[in-house]
Amino acid sequence: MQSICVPAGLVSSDVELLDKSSREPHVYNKRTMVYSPDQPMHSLFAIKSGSVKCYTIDSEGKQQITSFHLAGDIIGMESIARGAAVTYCEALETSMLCEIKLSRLFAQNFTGVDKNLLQLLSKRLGQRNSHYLNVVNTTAEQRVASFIMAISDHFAEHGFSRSEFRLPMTRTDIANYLGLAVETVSRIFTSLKQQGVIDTQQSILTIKNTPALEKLIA
Amino acid sequence: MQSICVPAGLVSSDVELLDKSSREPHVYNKRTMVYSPDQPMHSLFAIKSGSVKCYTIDSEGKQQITSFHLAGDIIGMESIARGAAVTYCEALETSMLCEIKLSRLFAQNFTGVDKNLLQLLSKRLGQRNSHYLNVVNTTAEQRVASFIMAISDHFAEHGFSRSEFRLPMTRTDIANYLGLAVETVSRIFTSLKQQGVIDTQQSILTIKNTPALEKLIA
DNA sequence: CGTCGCGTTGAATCGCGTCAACTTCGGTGG
DNA sequence: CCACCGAAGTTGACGCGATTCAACGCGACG
Repeated sequence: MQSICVPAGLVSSDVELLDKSSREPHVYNKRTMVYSPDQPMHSLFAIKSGSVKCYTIDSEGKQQITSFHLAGDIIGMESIARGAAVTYCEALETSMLCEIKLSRLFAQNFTGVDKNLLQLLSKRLGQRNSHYLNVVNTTAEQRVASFIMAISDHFAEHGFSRSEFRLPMTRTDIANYLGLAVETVSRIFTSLKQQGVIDTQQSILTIKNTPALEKLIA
Repeated sequence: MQSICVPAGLVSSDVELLDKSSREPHVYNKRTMVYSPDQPMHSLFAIKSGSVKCYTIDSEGKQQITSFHLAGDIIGMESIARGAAVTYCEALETSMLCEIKLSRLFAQNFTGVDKNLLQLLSKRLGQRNSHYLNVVNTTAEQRVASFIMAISDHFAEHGFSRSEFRLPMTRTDIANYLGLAVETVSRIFTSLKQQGVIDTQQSILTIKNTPALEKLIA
């Protein structure tokens, strides 16, 4: 094991800089929490030894693990965008982690765009996690409902209608993306139509009952 | 629509900087490729209008979509780490995209650590995609095999044995992570043991036939 | 020695994929 | 402008893989 908090992925020339940014390693016993959702986070953590699991808890209290991390990994990157943790992260065994203060990592000459690029990457990482959560351990109906909501949210964020828009992709593409068969996606669209939750005219999709749609996801 | 290539997620104060980094928008017709795997990439792309799908092609020639992107999104971030594209990315409809040169985004005072942080985030993004690909549209056996290989690779990268190591997480955790039932994971471990591919003694796992394991994933 | 968490194994069920037939849509050329 | 053709979407019947439910073995620990 290396004596300083140098994670994989950083070359030796950066050791010094990073080392200045990191504190002394801290010991986490098995089943102790490194961080929890919504907790303000201005650090990353380098795993010097041991291992952790990161997970979310859904509305029914069920845990869903999003990632495992072993010695050498750096965790907490998806928190950069929010400034707060998005998952639980707990030690699987007795582990040593080094806190890496982001404030020290960010040089003072760090420009606005550079910071934003990091924000974007961090945000994207969070979205990827969400999409993963949407596909693992969910029914076909939940996946489709989640997908519709995600598209709806995107359009809303960009000033378009949240409830009526054109789906630019084919059913085949949607199915492929969600890990389902085309036939299943088609069946669910018709089922949602029959339930009065949505309506479709070719590629135009209308959300007719948003609460019902949200209820399907929860 | 906005007249310049400003994606969502960047505040107005950064518009100027980003604008300098981006070229004139370029039109991509439906079904035309924005970029392909292994193609050298030193740019991101901002979607000004339209939409794209990003996907990989597996060894059997089957497409697997990893993401959709609509107007306002920035694509190509997972390529930063490799310097080359990792997916195909094609227009779903007639779309306008702006190329954003990374060299212009990176200020000259961009420090080594800052760059490495981006590399890390980009790499993590790629890993998340891989994990997603491993879970979507794969059998339980493939997921478990992939998981074992991923852990094996990690230990190898960190100077430990590639073929014998301790799994720090429980079967329950593995199952949860892979979107399977514990019983299924257990059954697959015993099946792999009977096939002589692996061996287990409590949490110690030994890979006895690496080619066979790799074959399961392909 | 008893308990509890974890792992394994068996049997039954069910959700979703597969296969196949049919309809609708969009593009193209006569 | 309409006929045609292929791609995309829909619907039904059937089978399989993975989950669910249940029972049992095993090691860790008080």
